[in-house]
Amino acid sequence: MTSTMKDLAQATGLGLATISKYFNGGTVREKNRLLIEDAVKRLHFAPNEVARSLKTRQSHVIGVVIPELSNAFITSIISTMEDLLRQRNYAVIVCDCRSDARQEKQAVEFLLHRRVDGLINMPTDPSGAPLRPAVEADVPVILVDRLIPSLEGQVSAVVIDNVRAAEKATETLIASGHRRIGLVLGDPGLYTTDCRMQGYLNTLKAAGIAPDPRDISYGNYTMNGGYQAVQGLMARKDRPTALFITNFEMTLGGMLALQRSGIRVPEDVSVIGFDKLDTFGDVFPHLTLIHQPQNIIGRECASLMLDLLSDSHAVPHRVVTLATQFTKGTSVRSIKGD
Amino acid sequence: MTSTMKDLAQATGLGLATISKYFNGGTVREKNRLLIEDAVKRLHFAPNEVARSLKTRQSHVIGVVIPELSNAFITSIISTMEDLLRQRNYAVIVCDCRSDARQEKQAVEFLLHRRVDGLINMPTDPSGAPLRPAVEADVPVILVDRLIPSLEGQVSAVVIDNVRAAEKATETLIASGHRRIGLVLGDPGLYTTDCRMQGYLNTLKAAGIAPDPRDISYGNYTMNGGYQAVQGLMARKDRPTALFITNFEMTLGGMLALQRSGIRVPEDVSVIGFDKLDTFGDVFPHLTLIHQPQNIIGRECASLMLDLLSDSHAVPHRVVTLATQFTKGTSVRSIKGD
DNA sequence: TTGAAAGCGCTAACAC
DNA sequence: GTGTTAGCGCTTTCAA
Repeated sequence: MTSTMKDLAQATGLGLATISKYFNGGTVREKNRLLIEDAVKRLHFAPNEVARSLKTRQSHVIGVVIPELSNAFITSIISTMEDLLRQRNYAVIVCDCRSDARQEKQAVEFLLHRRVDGLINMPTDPSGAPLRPAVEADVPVILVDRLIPSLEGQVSAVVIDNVRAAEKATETLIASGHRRIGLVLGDPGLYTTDCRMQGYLNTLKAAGIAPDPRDISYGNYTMNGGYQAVQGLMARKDRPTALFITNFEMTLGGMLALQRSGIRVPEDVSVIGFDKLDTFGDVFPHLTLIHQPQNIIGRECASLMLDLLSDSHAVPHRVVTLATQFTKGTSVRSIKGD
Repeated sequence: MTSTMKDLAQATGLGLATISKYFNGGTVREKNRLLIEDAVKRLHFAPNEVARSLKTRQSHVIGVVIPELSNAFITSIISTMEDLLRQRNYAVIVCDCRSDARQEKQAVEFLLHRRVDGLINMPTDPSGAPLRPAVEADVPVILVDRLIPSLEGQVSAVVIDNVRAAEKATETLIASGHRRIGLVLGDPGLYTTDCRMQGYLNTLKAAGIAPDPRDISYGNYTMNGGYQAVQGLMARKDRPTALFITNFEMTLGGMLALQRSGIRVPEDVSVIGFDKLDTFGDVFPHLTLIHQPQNIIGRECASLMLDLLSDSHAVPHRVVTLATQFTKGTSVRSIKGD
């Protein structure tokens, strides 16, 4: 069925090497070029990437290991990354490890066996153990969204400035006179959770406000979790006058909880939410938001990977820290007493 | 760096073929097995899947082409599919074609060049043109979620019974006395849109209710779209007494619109929504729902593909139609007059 | 510029 | 059971 370069050589009367050169950007006599192009059409030839991979020792495949495919933030990043990579003829194999460190390890091994040229990983295991074999095999690794201290200098990374983002949100709230700020976080122990909490605490401290543990709630980065967390925070008598919710799903859930309890934003409580995602659109157009530029993160990953691939040893590993964006809405009300 | 079977042969003093057989489930003398296993450890050997692919003419890669990675319904399916496939040592290359037929065509070609063993496609182009090359190359194709009439018999498919699902929802509403039922659909012309509308119309007709075009609204399958559609439907004086919203994002948006306008469910309007998705959890626990079993769809795709792969010519192409599930909540109120 | 030939790492006859 | 050998389809010296 499928024809090979050998067939092309035969059909054109040219040598195998000439055909190969034609496909790899070498100079071929005009006459022969035409000859080849004609034969390609007639024989429906398409180069066999597998054979090429074997020979060049480059699979032109990038492995992507993530904790959860069903997460809009993640897919949003992968989507632009995949697009860019594919344009450069790199395929992306995605492995969803369901936030399980063992599965993550297996996924990396699976990909290594397939001789991926590079690995992009939003890590589940904070120890970095699953990535060890990749580092040893000298396969370039890019961490996304979460850093792994023990791998410093051995891998690249693309993250956002979580601490600064949380500081910004908290500062904004404090500047509006709020002193009791509810914080809704993801799971404790997660890199982003810790950073965002840190930013919150930094700012509170700087403002001379003693943090109240009851104002901090964990919503598991899910819509349901956000719903419950906000409900819990707002059920108290001395409830916060403002909320900072630190991811998209939880923001959605939190807003829903507020609406359902008849708590108005910003009249009854000020809110700063997190992230914007295309499929969900602007259902809360008035919301003040911190958001991560998913497309830039994706683009950065892709180009960083392409860089590393072009010259793995010349390019030192680096950590790209991206700023978050701030969208001012009308969900924060000033309660400054004066 | 990486060692080869040749290295193993050398290290063990065995022949290449024995090593190969060991890895392919052949019988090897106990003593030699140990010898090999020891060498594998020492040399960190892992079979080169690329070379294997070249030889066996099986890439052990499945290509997946979808209209949008940032869609929770789609990723939910892919997630279970990928899991199952990877367990069987198949890798999944995902291509997001951004609902663009030209990109879809390119994606299929891209995958074909990489010699994927099979293709799973949630088609954007209803003509089936992008898949033609795959069919001609005898690469098994599975359509998901949407059928393509012109490809009948040449490809397999996994879909849900959209017509029946919409009938069920509409019937439920009618049985509760509703005669004015707002319908929120995806883009016109999409397979699922058409089917769901058909089910709605069938049921209305059977009940002797003349459909009112003003009760049908298109929400683009997005949260924003659902928000606006519901808002539009409910803004009318003679607004519907019930709504059937036909996907997850739109249901979310629609519910939000209702909450924000202070329209109570089910007191002021009855609602049947669509789909459940894990990351979003049960934020509307009281909602009556039609939902598609994403995990079953994914599993069905994976096993169908494995079937086709095991014996491509013996297994005829087939269309698997899955029933949707119905979750009765309390969002439908009976307004039967008596 | 072109062609002949070697070989990437593996599998599968085939003979032992 | 095991080893020898011939490719899979391609790239890449090296000579012409």
